[in-house]
Amino acid sequence: MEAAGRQRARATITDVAKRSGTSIKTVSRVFNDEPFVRDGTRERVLKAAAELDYHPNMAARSLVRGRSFLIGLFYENPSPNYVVDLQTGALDRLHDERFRLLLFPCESARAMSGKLLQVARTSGLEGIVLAPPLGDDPRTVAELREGRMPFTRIAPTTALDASPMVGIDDVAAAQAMTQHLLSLGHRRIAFVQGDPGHASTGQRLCGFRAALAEAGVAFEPALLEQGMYTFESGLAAGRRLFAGRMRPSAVFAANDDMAAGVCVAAKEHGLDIPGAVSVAGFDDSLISRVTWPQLTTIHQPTYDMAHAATDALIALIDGQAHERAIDLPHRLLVRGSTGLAPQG
Amino acid sequence: MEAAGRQRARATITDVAKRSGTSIKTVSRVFNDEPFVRDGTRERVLKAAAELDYHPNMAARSLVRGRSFLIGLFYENPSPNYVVDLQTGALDRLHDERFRLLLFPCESARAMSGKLLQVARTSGLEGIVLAPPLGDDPRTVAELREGRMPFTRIAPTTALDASPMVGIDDVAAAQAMTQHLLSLGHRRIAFVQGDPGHASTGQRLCGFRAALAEAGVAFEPALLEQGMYTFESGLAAGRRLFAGRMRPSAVFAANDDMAAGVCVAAKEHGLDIPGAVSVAGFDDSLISRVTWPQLTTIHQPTYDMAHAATDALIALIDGQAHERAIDLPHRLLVRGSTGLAPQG
DNA sequence: TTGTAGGCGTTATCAA
DNA sequence: TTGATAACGCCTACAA
Repeated sequence: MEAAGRQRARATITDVAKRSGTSIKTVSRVFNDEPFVRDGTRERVLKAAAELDYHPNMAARSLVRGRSFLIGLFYENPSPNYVVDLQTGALDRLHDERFRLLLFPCESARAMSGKLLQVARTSGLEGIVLAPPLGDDPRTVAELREGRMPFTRIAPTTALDASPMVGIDDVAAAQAMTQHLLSLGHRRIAFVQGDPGHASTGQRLCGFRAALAEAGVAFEPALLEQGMYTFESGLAAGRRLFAGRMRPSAVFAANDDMAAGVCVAAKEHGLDIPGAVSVAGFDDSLISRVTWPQLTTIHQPTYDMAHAATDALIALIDGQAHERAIDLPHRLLVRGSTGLAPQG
Repeated sequence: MEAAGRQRARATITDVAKRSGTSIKTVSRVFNDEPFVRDGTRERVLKAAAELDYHPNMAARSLVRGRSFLIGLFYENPSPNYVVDLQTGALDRLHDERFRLLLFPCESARAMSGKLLQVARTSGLEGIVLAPPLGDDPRTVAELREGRMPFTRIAPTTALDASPMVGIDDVAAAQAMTQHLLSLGHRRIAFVQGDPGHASTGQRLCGFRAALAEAGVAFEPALLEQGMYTFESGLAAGRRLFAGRMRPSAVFAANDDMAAGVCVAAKEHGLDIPGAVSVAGFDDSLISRVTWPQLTTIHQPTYDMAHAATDALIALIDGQAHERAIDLPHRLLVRGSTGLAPQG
């Protein structure tokens, strides 16, 4: 294929000034919505700019203002649905804003630990949104604080005053789900934990146990399975559970992807849902509507959390007042995958 | 919360020059891996830079080089799984590259038509990757060409020589899937189309019909359903199909999300899969492994396509040689959702 | 209400 | 092998 034709040089502010018979300062005023420009002048400038197809040069603007207008979204998450919600929330907040969003998918919080500030500096970021579990890495948090890099966190559970944060009450949410299962008569309830690297894993287990304790139901270690927040890990956990001697009448998986895996495992064992076994998830991601029956789950406002975290970050960068901690509501969604306990 | 503490000013190339007892040009040489720097000098510069925590200012660099090192990924896609594959492919190609990726999720190709170049200019993009269906909008393509904006396209079907492209043979893939269903004895096969705004919609239908014709099976308009590539639209289409008088023995949905919807509709009607009805999808996205049984589908190398498209774009920007069209292989994945036709 | 001069942090030129 | 100096395009003083 032929080499790319050279683009003709972009018009600069000087070109616009010449063509409109004004000075570059006036053009600058127009493009920055400054006052003190006569309407007629403004129009002439705009006309010239349009004719020249002029667009302000971001690099020059950044350089002179000493700002990059770049913010970074760091995440380490195996679930595409979650990730896209996150991105959309952040992007929507930026819409028609002066900031740009750069994505930083991370292999693991551990691998990133101690390097995040470096990466941010190299990219010239002005601020950072940390999605779980990155917001819980102590080294990352300390580093960003010391480096005076503005950042906000989504659903952190540690060093809560280190930065503005937005989250939901994972403990209460998991507790509510467990209460729902208990209210259906279930007593033998298995719990599939998420990735141990995520703080939500501990929080949700905590809520689960709290509800059991409250109901006077003993916690059964044999019904606690380790997952990784992925569909495959949920499938594996489900297989272990249904093959074990102590078969649960209900399984609460700490996210929807794992719950979907548990559902498949149940089908493999010929277990009807919810007739033979109830399955509950967490997140209300797309996947929860795809299984059959659809999953009873907790609606987690991922989009809103990302939106709010981005909002807080911009306020932080601008030195404006903002809330230190925002708690968003969750919601129990009862759908078809949970039902009365058998012989209950 | 207290206002953000002022960050101490970033070290500049001048600071590093002073501290290392050299000139800014020498520092520049070191940071650009230019030759003709004595090893000792290089080390002194690097040491000073490390002590000062110096990072080159991207804005200044961009300004003087007249380049932004920004490329944009434009997509309009309802499926998070697809989108994340796309992003990951592009991002991975950029890894340790000098380019940055900016995301542009679009409401619709139509809404974007005629504005895309404008957006690209405003953002200072050096090049663009167009994901389907944006690469098939004639106005967008014409505009980018006229504006001499480098771009590559993923799976375009029109103006194939307008830009480098990478795709799969959608027609052949759909044909292969249809042949698979025919070989199982199915004759009453329904087809759920995707969003009419996507060219793949027509391509896949074409492959479907070609296979029918080849097998001497008449195409039945009553078994053609309109979807939108979303789970919900597949669910609705499935409901219509299973409620109609002409119930299909197999349903081929043009993507996995819709196929998953068809599966749910089948379950609602008490239809066993694949005993009573076979369901096939397209994409091999995560969702195809979540349904029960798992979906027979076409593996589409979305990640690789995005990777290759980004690769070609960079070559294009750099004025290097590159392939004009890359065709990636697809693969038929037979899983549990398709089986022998009933009473076949 | 408008314009002039200076500098932001780099890289490129060209001389040393 | 190195370094002084001039851009790059824009914004912020400061004048007019």
